[in-house]
Amino acid sequence: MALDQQADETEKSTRRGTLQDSVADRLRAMITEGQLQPGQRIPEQAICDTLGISRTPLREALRALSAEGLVELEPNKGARVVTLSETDVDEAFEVMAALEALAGRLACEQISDAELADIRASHHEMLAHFHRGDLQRYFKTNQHIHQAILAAARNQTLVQMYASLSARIRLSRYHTTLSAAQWRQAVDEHEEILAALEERDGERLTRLLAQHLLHKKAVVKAHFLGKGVAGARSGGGSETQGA
Amino acid sequence: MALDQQADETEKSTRRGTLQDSVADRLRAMITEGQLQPGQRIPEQAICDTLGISRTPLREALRALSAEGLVELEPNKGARVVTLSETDVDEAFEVMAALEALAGRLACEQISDAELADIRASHHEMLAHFHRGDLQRYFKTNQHIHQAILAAARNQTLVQMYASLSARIRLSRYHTTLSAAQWRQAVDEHEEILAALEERDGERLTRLLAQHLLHKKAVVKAHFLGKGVAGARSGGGSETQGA
DNA sequence: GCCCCTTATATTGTATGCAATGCTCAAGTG
DNA sequence: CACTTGAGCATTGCATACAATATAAGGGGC
Repeated sequence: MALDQQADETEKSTRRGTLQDSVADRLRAMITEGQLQPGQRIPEQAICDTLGISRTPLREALRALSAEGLVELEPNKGARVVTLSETDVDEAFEVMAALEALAGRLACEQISDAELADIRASHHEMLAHFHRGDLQRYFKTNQHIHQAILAAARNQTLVQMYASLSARIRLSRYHTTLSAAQWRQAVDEHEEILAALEERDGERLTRLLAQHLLHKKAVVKAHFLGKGVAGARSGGGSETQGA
Repeated sequence: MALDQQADETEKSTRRGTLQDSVADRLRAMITEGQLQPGQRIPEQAICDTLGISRTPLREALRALSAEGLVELEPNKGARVVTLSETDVDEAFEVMAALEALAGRLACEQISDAELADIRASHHEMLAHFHRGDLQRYFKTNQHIHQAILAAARNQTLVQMYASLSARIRLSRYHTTLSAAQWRQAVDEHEEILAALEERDGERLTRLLAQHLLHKKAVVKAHFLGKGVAGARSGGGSETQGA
């Protein structure tokens, strides 16, 4: 069963060659998609059987994911998907806000007309999704815009750090609800963001992006608490997520 | 053969047990201390023989270091210590400045009197080292102060990110020269930083820390270019700060 | 009946062996 | 003489085997 799953990700999996990387990608996907839930243990042998590989590459992949902050590796107890505490989410958002603010400032200095045009286009696309109420596509386009701003900052290190944090947040799978008011506000903020970017007003954009992310944090946290996340750090809770 | 260096770090190396971690620590040290120079290849077998271990834990350690950005892992060519381009250093410093600025703002909101007292004490200690011309201790105390500010921000994620970048920078081994004027300026800046912190003036501290780090960048880069690093990635960007 | 200790099992950590890929160098051909 | 091409060697990638540790269960003592 499920031995021929490399069909869909042929690019990433086979091109890179190194198996461990493809396994890492695979696990990343499984985690962010929710196939592996936060707090869940990752028994090596079981995963190996599933993927049809040996333990060696899996273990190396796990170590990489650990460094990325997606899994926790306890010495003789094995790996488990990281469970984000409320504090963790707060922290991550605070840092992300700072990073995105920096990105905004740099982008204002460096962005090309072509890039700006692309962002403008994406913005209107996003508006369309908003008016149609297509949440999923909205999120996707939204993410594209933010990525574009990051890219325009011409700082690979920044992009990398942001991506890492973003992935960590994403594993809480927040992309679900969004009240009409919240959505509306997010769109308004994006309107301002675009304006600031077009005027190359770095200071204003910095402020807007930081604020935008703080609002996003509020939304995520609300959803988060509603779902009942393992509260504090220790938390004994095996969270039988029946759903 | 310098095999007994674990004297000072006995805790981390042996207590944790898991060998891979101790190997990772070991390699980290070897890299930051300059025993393994940037660009140098890391042949697995040789290192294994040196450390008296097998390839498996070494490989897992290498994968971890790769995720931290200290080594580069090319598919069938093995590992080598990362060589920072001028661009890389610029990027890292830009991000670090943003992170430290954030830390300053948060620290102003959260720092305890005890922590502030510690920083104040360290500050004067640092001044003493400055007046004695003890560069090494100066750097160490300096670093302690910045760490303390980071810690006072109450954001583990932030600390972690900063540490990662800091390690990456450190591998260029910049702790060497520092002109009298540069040193004097750094001390002056620290004086202001402490003042802002004592007044819990987050906005000012943010500005000061960002500026402080930009100056540090200038120093590092100067030393860097003097030593002849692997050429820049892209064309030379216009210099931002002259000091 | 409850608790502690012992033992058995499962899982992780480490070592070794084999296969595959890249590199070096030398020989042959234009 | 320069260039290509092939074989041999070295190194990495993956799989398997063994050792150590944690977890769980069962029996004995109190």
